[in-house]
Order: sequence, then C-alpha cells, then structure tokens
Amino acid sequence: MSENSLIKDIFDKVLTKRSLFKDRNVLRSEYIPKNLPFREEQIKTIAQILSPLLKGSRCSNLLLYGKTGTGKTAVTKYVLKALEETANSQNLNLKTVYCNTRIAGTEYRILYELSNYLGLKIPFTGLALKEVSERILNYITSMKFGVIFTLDEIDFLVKNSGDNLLYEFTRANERLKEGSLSLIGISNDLKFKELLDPRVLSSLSEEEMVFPPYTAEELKIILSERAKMAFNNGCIDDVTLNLCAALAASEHGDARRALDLLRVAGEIAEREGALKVEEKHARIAIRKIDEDRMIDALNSLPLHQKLLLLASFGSQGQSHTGEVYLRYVKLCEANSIEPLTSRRVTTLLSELDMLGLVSATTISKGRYGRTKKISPLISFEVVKKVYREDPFLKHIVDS
DNA sequence: CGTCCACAGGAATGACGGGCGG
DNA sequence: CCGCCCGTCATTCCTGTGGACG
Repeated sequence: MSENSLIKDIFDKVLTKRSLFKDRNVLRSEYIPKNLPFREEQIKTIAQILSPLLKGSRCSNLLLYGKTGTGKTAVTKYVLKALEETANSQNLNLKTVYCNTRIAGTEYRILYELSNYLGLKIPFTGLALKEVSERILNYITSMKFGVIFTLDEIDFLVKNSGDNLLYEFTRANERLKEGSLSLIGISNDLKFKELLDPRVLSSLSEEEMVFPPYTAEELKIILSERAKMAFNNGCIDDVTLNLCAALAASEHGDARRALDLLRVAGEIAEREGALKVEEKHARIAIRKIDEDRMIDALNSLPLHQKLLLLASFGSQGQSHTGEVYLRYVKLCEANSIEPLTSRRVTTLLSELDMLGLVSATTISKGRYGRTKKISPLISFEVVKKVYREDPFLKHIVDS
C-alpha cells in the first residue's frame, strides 16, 4: 500500500467509522443525571429538610458525611437544582451557592465566591475577613435573600483555617433581620467534628446524614445506566462494566472512580480504533489514570520540593531525614540555588508523604536519635522522565 | 535506669506581593 | 500615595521524645 493511500485510509476510517461515544460528558463527575439510583432516601430527606425555605422561613443546617464518590455532592446539587427551579416558578428570592472549600483554598476566597454568586461585588483581595462577611450579611438582609450555602469538603476548611468562618456563619441568622442563611456541610472525614467548637458543631449539625459506600452490585447498575447514555449500542459489554465496578468497589465503593475508569477506557478504545470497549481497555485505563495523577502531582510541585524528591532517591531504597537533607543541600549548591532550612525541609517532606510520593515513618534509633525513615514510592525512572521535560531541571536530573 | 542523640513538629515572626479604601 | 489586611513561604527558636548505650 502506498503512503498516500495509507493516509487516506486513516481519514476514511475516521469519517466512516461511527464513534463509540454517544455522549461522553455523561461520564464526567460534574454530570448530574436525571435520577440517582440508591440515593432516593437521602434525596427525600434532604428535600424535606430544605423545604421550609419555600415558605420563606429558614431551614436547618445540614451536615453530610461519606467517603469520596458516594454521591454526596451529586445528591446535594440535584436537590438544590430542583429546589431552585421550584423557587423560581414561585418568584421566591432563593439563592443556592455551592463552594468546594478545598478548591477555593482560603477563607477569603470562600467568601469571595459566596458574594460573587449572590451578585455582590467584592474585591479579589485586600479586605478584612470581618468586613467581607459583614457586607455579605448586610447584602442578604437588604435583598431579603434566602440563601443556602453549600460547603463541600468542609473538613479541609476546618483543618486549615479553623472554625472562625463557620462560627460567623452559624450565628449569622441571629443577626439577619431579613433573609436567611443556611449551611450544608459536606465532609469525607468523620473525625473533623472533633476540631469544631461545640457551639459551632451543634448549630451546624442540626441535621446529619451519612452516605454509605456503593456496593459492587450497585456500582454495576449505576455504570450500566450511564453507559447506555454514554456509548452507542453494542459498544460496550457487561464484562467490561463488571470489571470497572469491581475495581471501584474494591476502593471503598467510589462511583466517581468507576465512571472515570469507564470514560478513560472508552477513550483508549476509541483511539485504538476498536469496535467496542473491552476488558483490556479498562485495565489499561487503571494504569493511565494512576500515571496521569502522578505526573500531575510531580509537575505541580514547587522547585524545592522537586529537588527534595530527587534527593530522596538514596543509595538503596530508604534513608533518613539527615541524609536526604544533605543530598538536597549538595544538589542546591551544585546548581547555585539557595537551600532551605532543615526545619522547612521537614514540613516539605511530610507534604510529599501526604501526596503519596514518598513514605515517611518516624523511627527511633535509640542512642542514635529519632528520625524519619524516608523512601520514595515511585520509580526513579518515572521521575526522571517527567523532569527531563523541564528545561531547568533537565540537566540536574542527568547527574 | 538515666542520658542524650537526631531529629519532629509547634509557635511566633517576618518578608513579600496583591489589593483595597481613603 | 499611605496604611491596612490578606495569603504564602520561609526562618528562628523552641520543646518533646523512643529507646540503645553506658
């Protein structure tokens, strides 16, 4: 076959072959389907809790628990959307605001998002926190809004900034002459309640609800329902679905992971030009998802943490903090970079530990001190490969 | 059985960039 | 432009500690 016809062949294939996907957005985690199987109970209860708002009175604050991918966010958004539609048709002044505190990052940016959604202009930065919350509350009063503010991954907020902000919010209603502010907190972590001031806790958890993980069976049904919408007929079979469900079920019934898996498997199959998504595509997808996540993590590290990660690759396997620090300093000096203090390095190392790039366990060597045993959790080859892409790191890696 | 190593990790503080209101 | 406030990263100083050694 000549080169020309070879190329033509590729193009022809693309044109004539119908895609495996009907609508791949259905498999994205942001997608909220028309019905959420196995969550009817939760939907009903939340709807009931929120319903006073439709009569213009305040509703209870609500706290939702459950591991990742158990449908907390989806259910919340689902109910809020329905509530908003009803309110709109009744011309009620109801506002629902969603904010992921981990993505927002700081207290200020949380308030910033809240005011933005409400239509109140707030400077990007520069104001005192008290001032911002003051303005927001005044604004709510003056507009007579009934506001539901959803704080997703609320444990993150509390761990990083304490409960000051929540305290302000929970007592907001005493201060609001008109309008109301209700909170929905979503958390993966059951223990985060211990970090809360008892007053805040009792106010925030007027209502509580736990989302159980999905079982493998449930995941399978969820997947097949979505697959029907996402893929064209006959482009995926039960074996593949089962595999995706089983894999996600083994990781605490995480539906989001199951859907990711399915989507990536589909993309791989499509790129390969396969006629249907098969088991092997799902298996490749697992690897690819993990790898992508790791490459992202590697790239988003600040410079010194990258150097530290490189320094953590010792003679063989593991080394202690002291050795890593020594290698790190050498690495810096060899490249005329000012090294950081050892104190700073300890925190950077425990961050690497939390990111899962390195394992760090405290051990005691008795007479010879107490330290952390540090061993990289990824292969040197992968790190080298990723960092060679970086023009500055390139020659550092090659030594 | 006490000492003392080699750090862990908390608290306070500071430098710096960003951005307001006045 | 100044003074104030925020967030981030870093330094300095500090107290705490498991267990082998003497």
